[in-house]
Amino acid sequence: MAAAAELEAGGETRERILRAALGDFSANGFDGARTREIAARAGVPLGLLRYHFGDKARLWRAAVDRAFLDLRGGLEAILADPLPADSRERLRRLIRAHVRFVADNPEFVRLMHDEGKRGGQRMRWMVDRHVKPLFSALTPVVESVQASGVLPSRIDPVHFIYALAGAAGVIFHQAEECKRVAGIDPTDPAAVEAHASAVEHLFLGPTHQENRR
Amino acid sequence: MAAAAELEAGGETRERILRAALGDFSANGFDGARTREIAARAGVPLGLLRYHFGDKARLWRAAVDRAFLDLRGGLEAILADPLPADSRERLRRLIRAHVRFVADNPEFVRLMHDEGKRGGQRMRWMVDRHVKPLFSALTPVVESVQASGVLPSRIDPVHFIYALAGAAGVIFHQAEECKRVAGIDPTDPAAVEAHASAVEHLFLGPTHQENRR
DNA sequence: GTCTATATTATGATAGAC
DNA sequence: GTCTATCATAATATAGAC
Repeated sequence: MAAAAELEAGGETRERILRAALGDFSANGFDGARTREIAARAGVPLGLLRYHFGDKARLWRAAVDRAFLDLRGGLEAILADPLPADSRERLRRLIRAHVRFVADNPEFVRLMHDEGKRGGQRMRWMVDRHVKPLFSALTPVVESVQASGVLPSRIDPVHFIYALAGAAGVIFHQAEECKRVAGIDPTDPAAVEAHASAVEHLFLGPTHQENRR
Repeated sequence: MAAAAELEAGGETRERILRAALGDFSANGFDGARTREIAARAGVPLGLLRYHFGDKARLWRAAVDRAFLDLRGGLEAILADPLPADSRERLRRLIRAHVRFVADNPEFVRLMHDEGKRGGQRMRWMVDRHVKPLFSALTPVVESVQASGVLPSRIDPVHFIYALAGAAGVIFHQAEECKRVAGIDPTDPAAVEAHASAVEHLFLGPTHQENRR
């Protein structure tokens, strides 16, 4: 049991550094993040980063591992859930769960956006290790909803999934901008639910007693 | 007439620097972008950047001005177009035009994403100068489609607009990632149209002879 | 395991010749 | 307007004491 938790090895200090790194990397990107700032946030001296993680790139990878661990925890429960026959309901739950996750973890979206636009080594590592498995798990869910006729089969699941990821995440990724542009805080719980409802409606159409209550 | 074109003043060299800056800032963010790299891309010595733009921040603002100038050129023509009574068709054209624009100008989306997540001075400048006017122009379009019943009035236009911006842009913003994850190049003309159709369908529902041809 | 001090690099800014 | 050479700074990486 102990050996499996490789992310947790090293205990408290390591974990604090990881949290600080996740915050700084997502806020400022890989280049913008400063190892000194990460050390300061974690309340440890700079030298400890090297001891625990080697160099900046390794620290980044460890932070990404942690972020995806958080994501998969929530989504896999839903994907594993049988929910026989009603693939639409399964996708509906995935959408709401995902909106809530990105609202609570905007760092996750920022990390992905920062690296996903680059063609470099870090992106490839992240995609092969984390994004591809996620994508492979999600595609059949979309396809089964298409097969049921709720979504048109003309739409390649790739377009659906990227449209969904964008629709769900950008408002939280851009939370600071949104506050200034529209005067609302998208991370406010009521706004999160409103956004989840909007995305759900847009991607799956009106549900139950939803229209004009 | 000449005085109005402040972006163009300075001629050829200035323009080349601006193009190079747009590419580097959008690819690497403000911090990640190197003035040396920008100068090299533009084929000019580093010193000229200072002569033409003063410092890095001013160069960034000039590049953002150029990006939004490109965007507004396309959108304003549609927004100004009368298209009496059929607000849905107007929004439909806006959506397609926007998808095509972000496909052709992924740098634009990247610039916005890089700064929109930050609370700093650059974001506020960009929002006040460029994003707010755009948002103000777009909101009534969405509202009129809601009034026509095509979109439910329960959805605050803010959520609709951010969902739309995300759904349209992320696949192009993350083009490199998409290639590796899904094996398709989203900037391929066929993929652009496919994505435009997907987004249009999701946000406005099935159109004309669209269902199961 | 923890922390301090230093080496090396490369970055933005700048001075000044042409 | 264009270009070269250089400064001052701040960053990562690292050596090594405790």
